[in-house]
Order: sequence, then structure tokens, then C-alpha cells
Amino acid sequence: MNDSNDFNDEVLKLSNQLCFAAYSTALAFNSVYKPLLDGLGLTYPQYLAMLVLWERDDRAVKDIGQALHLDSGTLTPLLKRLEAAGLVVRTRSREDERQVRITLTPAGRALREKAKAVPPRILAACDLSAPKMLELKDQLVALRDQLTASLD
Amino acid sequence: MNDSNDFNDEVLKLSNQLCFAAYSTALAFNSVYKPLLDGLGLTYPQYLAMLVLWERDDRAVKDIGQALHLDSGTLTPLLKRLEAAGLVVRTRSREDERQVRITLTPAGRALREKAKAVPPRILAACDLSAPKMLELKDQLVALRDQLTASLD
DNA sequence: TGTAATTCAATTGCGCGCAATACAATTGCA
DNA sequence: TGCAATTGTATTGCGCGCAATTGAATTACA
Repeated sequence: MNDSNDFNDEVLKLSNQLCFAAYSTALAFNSVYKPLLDGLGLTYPQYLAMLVLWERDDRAVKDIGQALHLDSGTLTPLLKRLEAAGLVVRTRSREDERQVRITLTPAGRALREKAKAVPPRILAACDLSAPKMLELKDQLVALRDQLTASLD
Repeated sequence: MNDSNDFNDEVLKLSNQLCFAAYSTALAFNSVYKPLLDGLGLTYPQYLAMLVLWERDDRAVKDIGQALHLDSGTLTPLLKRLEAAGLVVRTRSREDERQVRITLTPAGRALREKAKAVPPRILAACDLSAPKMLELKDQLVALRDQLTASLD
């Protein structure tokens, strides 16, 4: 009886510990990215937005939001800052005036080259083999999607 | 040559993907915790602080910060909010007047019972076996510590 | 002992994240 | 066609996270 209660307690604690592990790992990643991204004049969420736009630009805010799991409350000011920095242009779509389409400026496109210095540094900081990284990434994505699905 | 370049590119992308996976999983966890913690009147970081204090209170701000990987810039206002909510008391230490010691109020201690409803819900939302959770947690903690160590 | 260095907490400023709300454009449907 | 429902973006407000700075208390050590 004591044994099974202890076991139960441990499992319950584990859920708190797993969440804290994800939380603190995300913060640690941010600490590693920060000095690298400072050189690009970007924050980490801004870097994520640029990664998405480098793949394909002329996207609606909503589209970027779906890629990054962020809403307009976060993205609108972020994209305005990228625009103020001269990296993107925000234009009301002619076909659907509700949409604002985001396109890269030449400076925004040019930043991609400078940004190539970032991933090797992150890779080194992780000190993980490629298979281990892939496995961990896949497990996290599966957990994230399961958590999101659990919200109904 | 193309093969090895492609492979290299994939590995470099992987570091971005692993970080994004950690980032988005942490946000997803927060979304799951939020409705549960609303019932306690706590945010997730406040819940973390209470977890630490329920284990042992009469702690310095610095001590809590080390447990949560947070600094005084984050904790001072957070702890003031917990104090305003009547859950903790902040007192300048008599032995070392630089320190502010945090103790639980009866209401803060009492909240622990209500908080017991949280972990089972998180456990259910994760939909993972205990061994899988433990493995993932350990991998994340190892990665987090490696990332922190890489900052020199 | 006296002074410099260190430690601890608080404060300021900025950029997220997100809920709630607002508003205009578009869509759906009676 | 007309009107309600939906969609896309923006805005406001709040609580982090963290860098940078301040100021007071303590420690180290010359």
C-alpha cells in the first residue's frame, strides 16, 4: 500500500519535472542563441519568423502564426519591429483586405547569409549526435502535439 | 559531394528544429497548465515557486532562483505578487540584511492541497508511460545542463 | 583595521506570449 | 440580396525573462 502510493507520488511528480525540464531547456536554448542572434540584431522569436520567411515569403500573418504556433497578438508587434529594422515589408493584400502579407526586403534576404553562422554554434553547444538530436526532436514534437490535442 | 553537403545541411537544420521543438513544447505545456492553475490563482512560474516553497520555505530569493534558474529581476516582482495574494511573506533576514527570506503563510501552505489536483491532469494530457516520461525528462535535463555549461 | 571586491535584492526597460476585445472584410446561407 | 457568422489583423493589459544598473550589506585581504 505504501509502495503503490509512493510509486503513484513519483509518477505525479514526474509530470511536473518533465514540464520544468522543457521549460528550463527552452530558456537555456535562448541563452545560447542570444549572443549569436545579437550579431544579427534579432531576438529568437524574430529569428524564427525570418527562418520561415527565408523558406518562402509573401505570407499572411496567420500563415506565419501557424508555422510558429503564435497568434497576432505576438506577431503583429514582432513583425512591425522587423519592418522598422528594414528586414520585411507589411502590405495589406489586394485580394483579401483582411490579410497583411509579409515580404522580405533585400536586406532581409541578405541577412540569411549572416545567419548561416548560427546553426553550427548551436550544434556544438548541444554536443549531441545527429541521431540523438533527431530522436529528441521527434519525441518533443510528438509530446507537443499530444499536449495541444489534449486541449480539445 | 552533394550527398555530404545535403547531410551537413540536414544536421544544421536539426539544431534549429530541436530548439524550436523545446520552445514550442514549453509553450504547449503552459497552455495545458494555464486553465488548471487559474483555479489556484497562479501563473506557471508562480506555481514553480510555490512547489519549491512547499518542499521547504524560509528561503532566500537567490535560493529559489537557483532552483528555478531565474534571477532577481524575474523573482522579485513575482514574489511580491505572491505576497500581495497572501500566499507568502517577504522578510529581510536579521543575520544577513542583504537577503530577503520567503516564508509561506497558512493560506500558502493550504493551497498545497488544492494544487494536488494539477499533476494528474498533466499526466493525462501527456499520454506517456512513466518510463518514457522519465527518459525524456532526463534527456532534457542533460541537454539543458550541457547548454548551460557551453556558456562557459 | 580599512578599503576594495563581492554578494543579494530591487529597479528599469524591452520584447515576448497570450487572453480579451475591437473592427473591418469576407463568407455563408436564408 | 440581405444579414448573420466567420475570418484576419490590430490593440490593450498583464506577467514573465533577462540585461544592465543601483545600492546596501558582507566578505576578503592588504
